[in-house]
Order: sequence, then structure tokens, then C-alpha cells
Amino acid sequence: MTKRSPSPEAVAAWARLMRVSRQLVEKTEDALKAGGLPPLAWYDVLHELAEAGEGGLRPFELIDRVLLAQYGVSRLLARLEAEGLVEKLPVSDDGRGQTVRITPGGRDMRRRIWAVYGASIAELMGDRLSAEELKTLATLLARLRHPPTGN
Amino acid sequence: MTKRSPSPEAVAAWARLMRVSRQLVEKTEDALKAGGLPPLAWYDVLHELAEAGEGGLRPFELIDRVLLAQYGVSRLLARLEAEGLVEKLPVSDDGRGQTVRITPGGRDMRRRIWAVYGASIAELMGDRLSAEELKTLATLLARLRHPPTGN
DNA sequence: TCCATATAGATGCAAGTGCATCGATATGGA
DNA sequence: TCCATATCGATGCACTTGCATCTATATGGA
Repeated sequence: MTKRSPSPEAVAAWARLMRVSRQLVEKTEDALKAGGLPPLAWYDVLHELAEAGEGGLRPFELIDRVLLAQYGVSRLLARLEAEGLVEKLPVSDDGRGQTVRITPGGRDMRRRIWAVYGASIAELMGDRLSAEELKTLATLLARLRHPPTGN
Repeated sequence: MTKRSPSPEAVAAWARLMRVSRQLVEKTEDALKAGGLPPLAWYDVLHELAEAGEGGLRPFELIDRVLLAQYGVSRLLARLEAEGLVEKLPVSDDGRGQTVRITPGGRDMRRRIWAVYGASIAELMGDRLSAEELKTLATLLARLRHPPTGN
């Protein structure tokens, strides 16, 4: 099988995507640090758990949602639990598993992170592109998803 | 100062951008690993040094180009040197500094990485969006750069 | 029932990263 | 000239991540 070459347009778009996404993450992480808040990954997990409600989520369900490896989820949950932001409950019908639920403290932390995170998004994206442009951008990016029919 | 809230469009575009960029990086890093090749960051540095030619670059010049912290560049260069992919030369007019130059082995490695990297870009971007769409995407992303007048 | 295999989640170890700081040289002003 | 300050690059230490593997439980077929 022969290796293919990307078009100049594909390379240019790739380069922009790599560079800009890293810049935006860095800016946002810096803002969180400046506010004495934990990294973005904590927000992602707390957000998913808040959405999930009282039923909580199984760790393996978090893996694809937050795009973290299995051991990454395991260790992140251990840290969140140590901070009292989530609690782990045994699950009755599967002795191997557990259910992870957000605590009131976790909801509060999620809110505090969002105050900074949301402001960062507003500044870095909302101020720079119109609503129409943002929709176009999201649509184009959606076409790059993996798997193509997924999220 | 009051914290602002991002528009739904900004949040949606942000979420897509974060998720897709991470998926693309992950896919590409996986392809490199599968080929027994080093991470993307190595390519970035080798690419910049190849572009710079025989004159090479000072480490501090690499910092902004590859979006790495000072200590990140320092240690990455040490690894590249240990692999014989770059060489460090003293610079006559500044006793603190050095010039880093790519070696033939480094150029070869760059080529080998590109065979996989380029194919990955072609598959992940070129196959999914038209040239027009790629241009639109790159243009929109460029508006998110930091600093706004920069790269 | 028993056992081979699969799945959920945790973890030891090596490698990478962030932070703070260091040593060395440069620079500019008194 | 001298010294305070700035810049270049490296590094010790703590923490995080990746990889491989482990333990424990579940499942399905003979």
C-alpha cells in the first residue's frame, strides 16, 4: 500500500487546527491556574456527572465521553474522590463495577470552574467570530469527527 | 469585573474544536506509534530545523514556533541530540547560547515521519472536506489565533 | 458444574511535564 | 570599571501519563 500525500489545503487547515487548538487550551488552562482552579479535565468529568444526575455513571462510560484512557479515568476519579467532589458507590448487579456520582461539593466546583471556563470561551471564541461563523466552524469540524458517525 | 457567559454557538464550536482536535492528534500519534516512529513534537522541531537550513536555529527561536515551554524545548533537543538527529553548535557571539542544526539522520527521520503523518492528514482532513471547505476552515481558525495578529 | 475467556477497574514502573531555580554569560547605567 | 539586572539554557523535584499487567468478577460453552 502506497502512502498518500495531503493537499496543500489539507496541510494548511491541519496546521491551523493544531496550533489554534493548543493555544486556546493553553490560554484557558492558564486562566484556571490563575484562579487557583483545577485543570479542564476535571471540568469535563464533573460536567458529565452533573448531566448524568443522581444515577451517576460507570467509569467505563466516562472513557469515551471525556476522551481519556481507562487508567486516566481511574486516576482522575481517585483524585476527584479524594477532594470530595465525587463519590463511588458499589453497583449491585456487577461486583466488578462501581457507580460514580457527583457530590454537592463537586457541583459547586463545577460552577466555579465554569465561571472562568465560560468567560474564556466567550473571550476566545465568542468575541472573534459571529454566530453564523461559529455555526459554520462547528459544522466543518463535525465532518472531521471519528468515527464519522459519532461524536 | 463581572464574568461573561459564552453564547450557545460559541460553546458548541468550542466543544467540537476541543474534541475533534484531540481525536485527530490521537489518531495520528497512534499511527506514528504503530510505525515505530517518535511523537509529533519531534516532527515539529525537525521540520522547523529543516526549514531553517544550515544556519540552524537558536533554542529560544523554537519556543514560539513549536509552542513548547522553554524546558520542553531544552529536553526535547537533548533527546534529539542523543538520537543523532540534531547537533548543537556553540555560537561565537553569545557564550550563553547555541545553534541547533538538523543532521542528515534528522532529515531522514523527518521524511520517515512525514510518510505517516502526511498520509494521516490526507485521510483525516483531505478525504473529509473539499479544498474550498478546508480553506474556509483555515480562515475561520486563523481568526482565533493568539495573538490576533500572529501565528 | 467447570473452566476458558472477557470485562471492570486499579496499579507498579518508566517516561514525560510543570514549576521553580540554577549557573553562566550579556548588557546597560552609574 | 563595576555592579545590578536580564537573558539563555539546563535541571532537581514533584506530579502526571503511558504501558503493561494485575486482581476480581462475569459470562458462555462443553
